[in-house]
Amino acid sequence: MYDFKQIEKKWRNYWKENKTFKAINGSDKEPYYILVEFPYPSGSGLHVGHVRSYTAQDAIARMKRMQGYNVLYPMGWDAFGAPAEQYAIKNHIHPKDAVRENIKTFKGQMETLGFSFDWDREFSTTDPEYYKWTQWQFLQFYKHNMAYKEKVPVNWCPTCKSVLSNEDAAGGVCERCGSSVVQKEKSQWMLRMSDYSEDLLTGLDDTNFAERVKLGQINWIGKSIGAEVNFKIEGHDKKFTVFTTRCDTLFGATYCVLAPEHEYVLEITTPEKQEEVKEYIKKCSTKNEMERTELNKEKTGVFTGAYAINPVNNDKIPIYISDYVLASYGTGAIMAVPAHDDRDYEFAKKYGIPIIQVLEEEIGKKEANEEKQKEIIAIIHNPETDKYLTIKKNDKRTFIDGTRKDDESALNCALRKIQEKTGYNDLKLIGEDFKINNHYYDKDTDKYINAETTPILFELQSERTTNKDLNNEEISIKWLTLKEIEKEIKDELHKKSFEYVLDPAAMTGDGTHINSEFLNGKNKEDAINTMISWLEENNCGKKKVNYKMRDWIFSRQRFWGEPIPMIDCPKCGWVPMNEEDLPLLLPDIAEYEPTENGESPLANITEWVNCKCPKCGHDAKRETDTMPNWAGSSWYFLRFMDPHNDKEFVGMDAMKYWNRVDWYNGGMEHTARHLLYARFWVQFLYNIGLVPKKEMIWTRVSHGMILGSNGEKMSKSKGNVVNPDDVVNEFGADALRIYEMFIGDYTQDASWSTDSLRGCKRFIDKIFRLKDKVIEGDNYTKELENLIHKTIKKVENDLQTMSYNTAVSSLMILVNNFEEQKEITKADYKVLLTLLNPIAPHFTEELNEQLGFSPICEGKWPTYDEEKTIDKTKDIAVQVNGKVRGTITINVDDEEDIIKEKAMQEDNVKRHIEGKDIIKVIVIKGKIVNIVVK
RNA sequence: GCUCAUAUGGCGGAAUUGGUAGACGCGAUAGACUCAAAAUCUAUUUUUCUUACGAAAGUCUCGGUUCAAGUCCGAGUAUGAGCACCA
Repeated sequence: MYDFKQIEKKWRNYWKENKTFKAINGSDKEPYYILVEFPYPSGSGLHVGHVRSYTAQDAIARMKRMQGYNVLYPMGWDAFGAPAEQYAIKNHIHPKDAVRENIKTFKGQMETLGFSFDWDREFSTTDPEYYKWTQWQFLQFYKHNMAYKEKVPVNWCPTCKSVLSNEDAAGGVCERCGSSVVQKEKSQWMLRMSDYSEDLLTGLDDTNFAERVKLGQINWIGKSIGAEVNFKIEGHDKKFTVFTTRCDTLFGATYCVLAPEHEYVLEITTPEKQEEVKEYIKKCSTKNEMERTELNKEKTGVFTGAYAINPVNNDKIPIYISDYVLASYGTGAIMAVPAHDDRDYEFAKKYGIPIIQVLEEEIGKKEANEEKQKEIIAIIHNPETDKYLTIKKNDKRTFIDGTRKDDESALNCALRKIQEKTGYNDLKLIGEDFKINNHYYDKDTDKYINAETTPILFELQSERTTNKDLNNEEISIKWLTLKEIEKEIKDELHKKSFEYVLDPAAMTGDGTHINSEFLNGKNKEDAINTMISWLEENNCGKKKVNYKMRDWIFSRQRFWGEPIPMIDCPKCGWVPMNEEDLPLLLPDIAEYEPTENGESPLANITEWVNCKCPKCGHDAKRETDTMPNWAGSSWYFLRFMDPHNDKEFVGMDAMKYWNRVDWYNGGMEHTARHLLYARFWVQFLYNIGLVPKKEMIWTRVSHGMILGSNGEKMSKSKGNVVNPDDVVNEFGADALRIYEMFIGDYTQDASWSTDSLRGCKRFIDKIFRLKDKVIEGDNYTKELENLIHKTIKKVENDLQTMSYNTAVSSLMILVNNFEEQKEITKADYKVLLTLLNPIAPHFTEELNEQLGFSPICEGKWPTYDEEKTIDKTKDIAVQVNGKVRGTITINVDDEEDIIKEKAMQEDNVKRHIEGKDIIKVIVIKGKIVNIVVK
């Protein structure tokens, strides 16, 4: 019927020859910048996942152009990185040659898919003309004291002799050789990203990122507001400081913990404990991160023999060391409040450290004149039957409860009450749990009660009882299973108590303070503020904000990255290269091996390493570390605005013209880190006056993955990889594009289905066949006019809201309606082709040309008339008591009375209301009628 | 463990502010065309009952709000992703 390969090739060439998609800096048209993440050109070629997001953004770009915007839709290559380096080492070629080949493949694939990139702006991060400016920007970081060198632990594979990224060392195992990864200290270049924590947080307000993207950023930054508290050490002059978000629980602190790496550890450890502590530290340092987390399923630690003084009550509390405290967060030391922190609770239980409750959960409503009482709730478990004892109280089922007499302990009260009610006396105490603060009204005494209630759990040892009649009406004992208790115990206090004793855990929620002197009676928030003021007044602490986000480790011990333009001079120390000497090129050799000691392969290339100090001229050595992959991608979107500038990294005029990236799309896996690095980079450039805005990216959305047909991630080993070239070959680029837009919700993962793809191909065939029905005519066919206007509106809206799948489906509906007609006009047909063009650009252009029109890509987007999208008549449902009993046809301007009348006349409706009282009739204009009868 | 997301026919998925659940596509079944197949066209396709008109149930489970709930509220379950002792 038609040769899609010929057609696609023809239009590909047309766009290329005419430079149809060239974006012009400074044009009068309104600028619109659409961006997709530039790919890493791997050896395996383009993935069908790339096709999804590139097509989606391409559709928007093409529509926006027709709507009169000057659209910038660029493409480039993020081509530094480990895989190319590995490949090159193995095959003794220069990575740039491997990369050049891969780029060629990728670009060819992109062209056959018909993406409307402005190829005149193409560049690779590995181009010296580009990485010159990445290096230049590093020097700006350095000059503004934002880059520094520091020793940090890195993942080290002893077999590959190479430093690994966290991703490559996932699970504590080297991804390449499978040997286990160890930690090694190395001096690394760092960027002071943590200085920007707050700015990166507040900057989100100036963006239009999707909520989940913002959330990813917020979580990564990990802001927490708390306090630092200073603890004196008994018998030492020194103090140590802890960070806590819960300084309100200070009265409940029963021990402190220092990280094994904390600087005071050995100093404060008592002589008899030295050996034990040293051994523990050694054990921790040899563990790699994986082992450490694995072992941490159970907490370990040792007592140092030293004691800290709790500043609020001068209590002596033991100091432990444990690797559950991280040296790298906060101050590397904590105060432990086992009653109100899960980790501390676990540790205290294991080592028998006291647990002091300082916060009570509240139940019920507080009243003004309350009488204070102490009460208990006794829960008895029968291990024989695995049931729990309940009694009847005011016609409801509860556990045994009771009020403590003066000086009576909770335990004695519970035993007394059990004896009174049931006569059981062979009981084993399992445990008391945290007290609950209960407010209620007592009918018998006409008083409001505030009861501090202690839940206690017993185990029944034998059925021995002094009570003869356990089943009498009054108490009505029942043993219930867990499930029955869930259903039958309604009282909140009893429910809570049961939860507490069943699964003893730290109480981490809000409540009322007890055992806390000046905090007693206050809630969490109030108490935190009071405590902070107290700490500040008494000079033993202060308010403090902490962030999880650390500084950016900017060094990589690799060959294939941007060389860091720094020189180590024996006289002057670290000296930056002169800017006019940039770029610092990578050496042009194809033979290099990683070094024995984990330095970059560059370290072996002496003629490259040796140089003169730019400051004093003395013999010096270059930095051999290179930059991380994230560096080049942190500013590439700016370079696209002015890609060939050899005077500046980007001209200010260009940035001011394009303003910002209007719409940035990428994978979910990059939404946290890449975006954070890029925003940090831009904010820094803004602060030194090099970019015009603090946030240069406006909207960021993330697409879902394309999974294999078995619902799993595509991978060679699983054999479920779909190669886009094969698909294009068999079905054509247009079919693939339509299919990937139709596959489902764009932000959601979707599984590949070749059957569904065939359906999309069939859709194209249908449109070709429609051409036989086309007759001359500049107006829409009367019967179709309404639907056409609606469809224009729908497609336009859907593309703007990323509802690509429903955009396609509405066009399918339009085609189905066209098919029902004997003939359609050229105008009808042309609007269909235009609306589908952004998604399937090749064949729509071809058919359009066959009608004798000028190219769609140079034309205008159709407009719709709001008036004409509104239906004159409408079928609406009539419900009786909420169930649909029939439909009626109404005119849109029908009054309520008329609609009501029509509804009542409907046959099936009549049947359902016959002989019944009509209570009311609800008429929602244009939507539904509901008749309520009795 | 924590955080987030998701849950709708045989399948992928639709469903504006709560207002006819299952659009559109796939698959399946039957029929037309054909020597035959493919392609195409027509019809049916949530389940159950009914010859039919129609009725009952139905959007993970339980409970609630409402004339009306896939949609809102509360409690849970399952799956997936990310973080992983962040004090």
